[in-house]
Amino acid sequence: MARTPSCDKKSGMRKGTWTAEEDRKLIAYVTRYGCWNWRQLPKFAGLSRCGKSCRLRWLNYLRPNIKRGNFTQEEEELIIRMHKNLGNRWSTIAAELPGRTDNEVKNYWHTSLKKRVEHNQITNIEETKSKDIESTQDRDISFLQVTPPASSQTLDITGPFSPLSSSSEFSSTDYSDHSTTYVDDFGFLDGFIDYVGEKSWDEHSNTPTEIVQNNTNRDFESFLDAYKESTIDSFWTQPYEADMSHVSSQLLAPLPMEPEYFSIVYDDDIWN
DNA sequence: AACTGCCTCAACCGCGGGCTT
DNA sequence: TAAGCCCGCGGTTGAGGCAGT
Repeated sequence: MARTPSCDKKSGMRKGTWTAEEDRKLIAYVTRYGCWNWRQLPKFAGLSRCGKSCRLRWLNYLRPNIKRGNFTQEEEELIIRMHKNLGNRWSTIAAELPGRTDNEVKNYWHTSLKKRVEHNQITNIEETKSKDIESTQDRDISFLQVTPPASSQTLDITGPFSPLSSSSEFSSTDYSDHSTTYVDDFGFLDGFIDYVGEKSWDEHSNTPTEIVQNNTNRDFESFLDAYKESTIDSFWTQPYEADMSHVSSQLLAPLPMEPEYFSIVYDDDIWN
């Protein structure tokens, strides 16, 4: 499934499957500093990857609130409906599916939904043909029959702008189920917490150090919730402190610029 | 057990658009 | 206006999984 790790000899950049160690580094850096510049990020995060690769890995796999696992029927219907109206605009479609990435939606379309839709279309054409034949045969009495609704499709292919099925209606679908699996295979997060743990955080501000230590459950969601709560008003708006002595040099390289010259992108949606 | 072929999906690639200089 | 940089998007690839023979 994953590609064999390889290395671009020209640039010295690693390619292929990401290792747990690389994931840890990327998570640690992005949660701490945000993605202020994907191109520069790998250099400071200690990663031998191109910025594009880091961005992709973060957005499609490591970012909080990624919803993994099977697509629900509602999600499937929404994808089909939106694809019918928008075509291959995967990022737009994915935007209507909380926790889903464009890559995931695209893959799911190509591997599953596309075939199903094509099969449905063929079935519908055949059904229409057979109905035409029947109606031709019964033409002499057709004027006496009540015409049933034309739609015999299983799936409701209503436009997204239809008042009956606006995208906002789907947005209001209850995705707050906390049993949702966000990121499976996150066993390494414990390692991540240990890794960035006690001495990695600023002890003078209300930072994740205390949260991690107090968080006995150590699950990703509660970590992020606590993290958000404690950092939303302080950390992300707080000027970067030059004292990096408590931070593992392996984990974070000193930032090359003054804090006012880089802006941390804080996407509130990530936490909701 | 060994082989084959299809399926899945993480990751790569190239392009276009927006922004800055 | 042109050039360069960066980001985001959509198309494509290919290794590993898995079912069938």
